[in-house]
Amino acid sequence: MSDEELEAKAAYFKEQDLIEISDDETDFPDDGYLNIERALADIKAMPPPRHTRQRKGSAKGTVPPRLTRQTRSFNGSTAKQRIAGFEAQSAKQQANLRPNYQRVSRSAITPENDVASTFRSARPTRKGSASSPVTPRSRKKLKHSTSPDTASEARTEREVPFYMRMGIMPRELKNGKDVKQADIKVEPEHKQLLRGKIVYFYPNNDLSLARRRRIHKIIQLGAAWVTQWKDDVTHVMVDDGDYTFSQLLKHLDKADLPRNVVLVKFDPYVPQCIQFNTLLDPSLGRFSLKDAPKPGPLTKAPELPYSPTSLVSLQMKPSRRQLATKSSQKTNAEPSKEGFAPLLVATKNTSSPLEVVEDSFVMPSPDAAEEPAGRHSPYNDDFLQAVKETRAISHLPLDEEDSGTLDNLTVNTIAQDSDCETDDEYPKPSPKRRNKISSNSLVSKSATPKRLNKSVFKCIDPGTKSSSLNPNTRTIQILGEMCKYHNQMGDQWRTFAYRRGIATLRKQTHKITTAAQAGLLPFIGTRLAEKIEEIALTDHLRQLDTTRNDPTAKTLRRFLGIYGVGLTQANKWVQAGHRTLEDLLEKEKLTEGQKVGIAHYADFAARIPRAEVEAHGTFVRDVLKRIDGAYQVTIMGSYRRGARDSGDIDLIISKPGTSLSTMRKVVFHKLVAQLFAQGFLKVTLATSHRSNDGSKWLGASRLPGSMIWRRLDLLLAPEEEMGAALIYFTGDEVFNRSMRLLANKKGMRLNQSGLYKDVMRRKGRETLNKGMLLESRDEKRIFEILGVPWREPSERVCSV
DNA sequence: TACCAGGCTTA
DNA sequence: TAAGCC
DNA sequence: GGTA
Ligand SMILES: O=c1ccn([C@H]2C[C@H](O)[C@@H](COP(=O)(O)OP(=O)(O)OP(=O)(O)O)O2)c(=O)[nH]1
Ligand SMILES: [Mg+2]
Repeated sequence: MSDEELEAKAAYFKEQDLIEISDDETDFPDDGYLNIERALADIKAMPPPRHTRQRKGSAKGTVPPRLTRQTRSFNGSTAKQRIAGFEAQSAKQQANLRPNYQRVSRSAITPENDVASTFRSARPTRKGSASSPVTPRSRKKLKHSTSPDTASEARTEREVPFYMRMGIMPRELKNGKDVKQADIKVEPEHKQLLRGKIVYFYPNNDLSLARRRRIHKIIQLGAAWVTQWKDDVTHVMVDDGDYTFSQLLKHLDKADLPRNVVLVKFDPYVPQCIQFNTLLDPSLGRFSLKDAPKPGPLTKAPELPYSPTSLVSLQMKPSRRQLATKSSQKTNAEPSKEGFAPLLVATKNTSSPLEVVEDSFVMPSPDAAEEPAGRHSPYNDDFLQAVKETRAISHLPLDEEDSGTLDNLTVNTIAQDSDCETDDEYPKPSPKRRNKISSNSLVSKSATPKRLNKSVFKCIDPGTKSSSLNPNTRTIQILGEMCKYHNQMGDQWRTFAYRRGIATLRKQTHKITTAAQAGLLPFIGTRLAEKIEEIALTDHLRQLDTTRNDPTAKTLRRFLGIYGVGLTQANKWVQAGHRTLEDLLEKEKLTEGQKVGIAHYADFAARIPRAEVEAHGTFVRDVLKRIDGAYQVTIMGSYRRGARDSGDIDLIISKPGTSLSTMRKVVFHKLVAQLFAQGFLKVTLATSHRSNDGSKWLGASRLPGSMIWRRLDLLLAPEEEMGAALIYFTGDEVFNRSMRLLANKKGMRLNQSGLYKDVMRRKGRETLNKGMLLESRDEKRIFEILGVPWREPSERVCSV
């Protein structure tokens, strides 16, 4: 690429910075609705005959767990990965509002759940001027007492919709033609975040598709759109980009904006409101225009004095908070990377069963996903396109025919990734021997069509270049940060996608500089491709820069660090104005776990040196042996992967030839009691109280002489399930998910107790049939059956 | 438009 | 059942 | 966010 071209591109990005309003829209939250994943956790319960418990909103039954997600918003960060989706967030609250019996219709652009209200009502006026103290409860009643969707719909039909009464109709989305009649689907009342609002857009037209969409969106949310200034305008929404307050005033020919008018950038304001299902405080910095003196009050707002300064303070909230913040334990457990363990890694590596089972899976040559031509002529789109097509045709289907549908990533993550991570927890990767056994024969029929696509397995080859040599290091690094950010945001799937994209980028041997080039790679779509190009050219990603300066981030992160606090709760608290742990103690009702989490915030956030992890393990082991010498205690988790420090202590406890229930008695009762008596155990955070099948104990422990409480996890594993338990408890999390996905694709199911076959899943979702046990005792065999080359624990570090 | 792991405890 | 956690 |  010539310098000129580079410059041009760079200039382009700069320009975009200013102008961009256009199709950043791809991000708009209404473009994706997620389904709750594990909404119904207990799969064990007998699978009901039919529709009783589908998890997706396929039909009747449960609430359609569908809600918006969004691209950017707060930042936050915790040591642990929180994959639990934010998706669930809203669906929940609605459950409280009313049981689910609404029908599930599906709209491409509107949230299905009437989630908003709880949030919405919970937040408004809190502070000083409690003008209209509508309690959440009362408001809830007010709004929902009668109203299934149908009610509001019916009414809408009878009456002229608000947006038509008070505003004008935007053009049709599609071709920009005038809309004839109310064909905009307005949300049910209870979901109308912008209900009754009158919005003025700037720029003041609906010419651009992007803006048109926004206008439609606010109408759907219950607002009306006007193009003529009126005194009853409540909101002015500005395109993102660098429109300034003064420009706006000039446009309006006004000296100032009425104090009661809310001025925000549509994005991120509206998307975030949707995300959190509530009207956010528009005065927050990220919603304001560059030179705006102050934003307006929210909604009907209490009469706060409206000087710019007061707004500022409103945003900062009481100073009290700041003080408190200071005193609060900071404890930013900078999670040190799981680092090189002093190769205590006992992996005695057995290695070597030379039974080199030659099998069809072992695809010799990596044929390396060589990036096609890429750099040859970066600008020849036709060429690139051709390459892509060629690939699509030849490379992929190769010999497959079905390919058993194993996807590259899975195999990659599981089988290969190691190289990049290996150094992470394991000093010296021992030369391992890979061998495997074809598993197909084990799974009956359909599920796994005989042979899996070889091309898929070629990716198994760990031949990837060392990460340091990768020419895309910078890109990977930045995307990695984005990935981390999304993960913290609880955006599970985006995180997933980033990981995949990054993984393929890692394998490239040449630098990827253009979007076209990047787009050819598997798991890199347009959006990632654009980001890659931007990074390559500017060495920065605007989105990340933006995202990083979010002031709310710290608080959110602080709250997320509390054991027992997830995104839903953290967001509520942040939004309620809490800033410190003390705030929470004073003002919020906490669960038992959360209380402990706050009381020992610093303790739990601190990393645990490997030696101490070992000491905890030893302590438990000693006490247990005294009870019954046949018990075995194995330290798992990051420790087993060789980490130099850990976030907690994970122990598997087992006794050969002993049933779970017996072990439970001994361990959960005798052992735990004794450990408590000795002052080693400090608290129980979670354990099975219900008789049947509990195998975990979660709590905290403290070594004699130490003051620091540590998170301790005990897992009981019957001897016959040790293999599966080892895999599970060794992790890491990403590795586990990959393994399980792989199993799934092969018609099997992998969990902490075994690998099963012939699993029936209902319409590609919930497990209907638990399947038949294939293997559970032998860790290695499980790998083999799955066709995954053995990986030492230290090689299972997959997180980015 | 569905899928992206699977399962358990708490409230 | 939602939320959180492993 | 990407893929089927
Ligand atoms: O969502 C999860 C979380 C954890 N695990 C498994 C893998 C993990 O290795 C093990 C122990 O969990 P823990 O949270 O202790 O993670 P870790 O790998 O031990 O890391 P850390 O050092 O933070 O404890 O449980 C999962 O399968 N899924
Ligand atoms: Mg651990």
